[in-house]
Parts: sequence; C-alpha cells; structure tokens
Amino acid sequence: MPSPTIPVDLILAELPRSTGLSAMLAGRLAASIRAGEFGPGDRLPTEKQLVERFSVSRAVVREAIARLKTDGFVETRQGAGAFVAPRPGLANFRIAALNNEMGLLDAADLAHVFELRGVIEAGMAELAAQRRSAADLAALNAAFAQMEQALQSDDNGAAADDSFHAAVAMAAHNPYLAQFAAFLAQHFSATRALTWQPAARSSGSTAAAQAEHRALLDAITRGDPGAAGAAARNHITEAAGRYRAADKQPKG
Amino acid sequence: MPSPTIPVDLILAELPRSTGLSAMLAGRLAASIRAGEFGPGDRLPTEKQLVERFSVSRAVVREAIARLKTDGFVETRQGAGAFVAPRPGLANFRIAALNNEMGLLDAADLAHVFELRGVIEAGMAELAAQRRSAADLAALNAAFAQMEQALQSDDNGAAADDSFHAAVAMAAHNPYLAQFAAFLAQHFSATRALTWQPAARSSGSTAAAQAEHRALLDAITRGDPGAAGAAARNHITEAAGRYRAADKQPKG
DNA sequence: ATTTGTCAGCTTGTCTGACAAATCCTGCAA
DNA sequence: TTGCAGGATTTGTCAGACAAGCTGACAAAT
Repeated sequence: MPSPTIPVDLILAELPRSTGLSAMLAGRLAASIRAGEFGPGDRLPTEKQLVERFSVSRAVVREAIARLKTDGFVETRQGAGAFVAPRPGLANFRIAALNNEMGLLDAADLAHVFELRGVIEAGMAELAAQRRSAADLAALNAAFAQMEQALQSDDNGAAADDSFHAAVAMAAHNPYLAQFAAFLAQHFSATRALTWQPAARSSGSTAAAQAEHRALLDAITRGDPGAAGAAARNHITEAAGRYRAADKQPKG
Repeated sequence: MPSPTIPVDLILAELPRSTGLSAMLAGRLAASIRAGEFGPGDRLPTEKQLVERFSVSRAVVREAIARLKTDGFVETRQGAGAFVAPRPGLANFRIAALNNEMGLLDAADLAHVFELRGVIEAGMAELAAQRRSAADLAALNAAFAQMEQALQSDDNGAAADDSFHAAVAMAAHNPYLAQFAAFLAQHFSATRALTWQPAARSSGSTAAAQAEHRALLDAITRGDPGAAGAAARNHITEAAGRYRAADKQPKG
C-alpha cells in the first residue's frame, strides 16, 4: 500500500550522470536552496568562499553557478554577487529528466508523451473554438489550403502541418499553452525525423490526417468546443497509431 | 494580416539580458545547432578551435558549452569532444522564458497559467476516471478524509490538498502528465506563499474547495471521465477566482 | 544637516598558461 | 588480419592575474 506522497522532487531531481565536480557542487548548492537554507533574494557565498569551502578551483565554482543560472535558480550581478532567484517556483520543467539515460523513449514512454500532447491539443482546440477571431480563421484556412496543395505535390506537407497547428495555438489566445504545445510538437518532429523515412508520409496516411484536420477546422469555425477538443484528441491518437505503424516497418 | 508563422523559436529564445561573452557565444552556437549546421550526434569544433574562431579565452568557451550542456543541447566526453545531443527535441521547457525580466507575473499571465493548469488537471482527471485502481481509490479517499480532518482543525490543509492532487495524478497512470501537473502545482504553491496570507484559507473558501474535491472524487469513483474533467476544470477556475479575491485584500 | 564627489575594497567577468585524465589514432609486431 | 603499445588530441581542473562594476564609507560642498 503505497502512501500518496508528492512526487514533486522528481521535477528538479539531479541528473544521476553528473559529470565531474561542477555538477556535484551545483547539486549541493541547489539542494541547499531547495532546503530553504538560502531564501529568494538572499546572496550566496562568494566564489572565493566557495573555493575555500569545497576545496575546488574557481573554474569549478563558476561552472556550477553558471549551471544554476541557466536552471533559473540564481542570478548574478557583476560586482555585487550571486543571488537566489526571486521566483523559485518558476524553475524549468525537464520532461527528459526521467529518461535522460537511455538512448530513446521506449514504447510506453512514447504513449505517455503522446497522451500528454493529446491533452494539450484538445484543451487548446476547445479554447480556440471559443475565442477564434476572424484573423484566426483566415490563418487556419490558409494553412489548411496549403496542406491541400502539398497533398497533391511531392511535398510531404510537414511545414504546412506545423503551420496549421500553430494557427490553432494562436486562435486559443494563451501564450503558455501555445508555448508548451510548440515544445511538444518540436519534440515529436525531432523524433519523427530520426525514426520515420520521409516516404512514409506520401501514402494514404496524409489523406487521413487531412480529414482529421478538416474536422478540427470545421469544429473551430462552428465554435463548438466539445467537437474541437474531440477532433484534436482524435488527431493525436491517430497520429500515435500511424507513428507506431511506421515504426514497425523495416528501416530500408 | 499576420502570416501564420511558426512560433517555435520562442521556446528556446535567448534571454535578452544575456550577460557577457559566454552567453553570446552560447547563443550563437545554439543558433547554429537549431539551424541544422550541426546535426544530432555531430561533433562540435574543439575548444581550441572555438577560441581561435571567436577570439575569446577558453574560459568563455567552456562556460558557453557548459550552458549548452545544462540546456540539453550538447554532451561532452573527456578526451573525445563535444557532441550535439542525440535528442534535440528533449530540451527544457522554459515556462518562465517570456517573463524572465519582470518581477512577477501580471494578472493576464497568471490567468493564462491557471488556464494551462486547468487543461492539465482536467485531462488528468478524465484519465483517472478511466484507469483508477482499487489502490488509487483508497489513496484518494484517504487524502480526502485527511482534508476533512484538517478543515475542522487549525491546519489550513495545504499538505492534504497537495496529497489529494497527487493521488489524482497517480490514478491517471501517466508519469509525464503527473510530472507536469506537479510542476505547475509547485509553481502555484510558491506564488501562493509569496502573496497569500495563511489566514486567508481558514474561512469558507476551504469549505468550497472541499465541495469541489468531493465532486471530483465522486466522478472518479463512478468512472465518469466527462464529469471528472469538468469537476477538475471547475476546481481550478474557482481556485483562480479565490486567488484573485485574496490578492485584492490588504496585505496586513 | 543634507547632498554630492571621491575613493578604497570587494565581487564577478575575462584572460593566460599549465598539468591531469580520458579518448582517439597510428604504426608496429605477431 | 589482429592485437597492442604509445603518441597526439581533447576535455577537466587548477592557479594567478587584471578588468569591470558594485557597495559603503568618508570628505567636501551646499
């Protein structure tokens, strides 16, 4: 019977493969900050003090602090010092933290990430159906037409597909939602480029995807949030199915 | 009439306040990688070459590469060199990238982030209603009872509230979704700690929240995804309203 | 008494040179 | 062809130095 503990520590968990001294020092400092030893706005010990405290060179200290800077934990000001960032909760979300070790996502992981993308796209489609402006509809129709055109040429339509999804994101009028959706889309296009052969898109699968796009476009045009959400979710689910099917084909 | 361009560059946009040479160099290298100049697995120029190419010291080069490492763009192996990460799409998602400059989120930003959280929680609740096991239901009921108990004592029930949401995340059986929900929850608890006074929770607002929790628990127990999603979304919306109300009260 | 100018000390940013550790590559011997 | 030794290459770490910017104290002027 597992007790319902909060898995919040996973988010900022240190990468186990910490390379070298600087990563270890960065981990110790981050742990101190999370433990509340240094509150938001507090000044960290100077580089000199850290050098003496941990018996490492200044290069190591600087690299560790640089890591904390890019992680959003601390900010530095030349001549003043290093300070804990005022907004500790706004650290980065590392979706890859759990599986940074293995080469690629396994099938179960991939299904989970697809599911996450489906949730996001569905929510975004619902909002788009409620908020789309005339300009949004024009952009959506333009992207859709571009895909129609790509369907009849040799182009696999990947760029047009991205434009369509971006137009949906614009219509939802929520930059954070759009940002996260773009992040996931980039993730998938990168994975796709590694595992799919370009020719796999030229068959009937793109026609099926276009039908799903049409359903989504119609629902957003009608202003039907439920139908838009369902269409977007269905589109992602189908894409996941096509992904798996293509993945099982021989590589040649 | 804005053309429907892809806002994917926003994700990894360089922070405008780039401090110093190393940040500039890191930006240039990241741009090269994004532009496809170096593909996944390719080896970057050696530190020595970069020193000559950009007329900076090796410390600057190393700090720039360290930044790219923590950003997930490159990996280094001692004696071998620096290589573009094989999974470029798995870089970090920086929810704070757009407003890293200002002190806190303004009201519009906050509403957008609440909306994002509502989408995530709703999708998670739908999945929880479909997949909850007997153990999940037991954990949910335990967390709910804990909140009931906290309601009658002086405890503001924040810990129990977190446990309940964590139990919902567990019941959804999707680690990525749970991870992102936990990230957002942490973000909000951090913001709440800065702006709310603890006493603000002891009034009737917690009772209202508990009623929303009951609706969510019932829907998940019944296995009704639609109702669970609606309940979760409503809960977040109401929480946003309570947040705004508390925010407008005088600080004393 | 308050404001302003100056300066000394401190802290981070950058540069230089060196050595250690790990990897890669070449050539030689079996 | 295979195996291994050894040099060359590359990143990791160290040490010292100067430049750039900030802070606080003190003196001078209003």
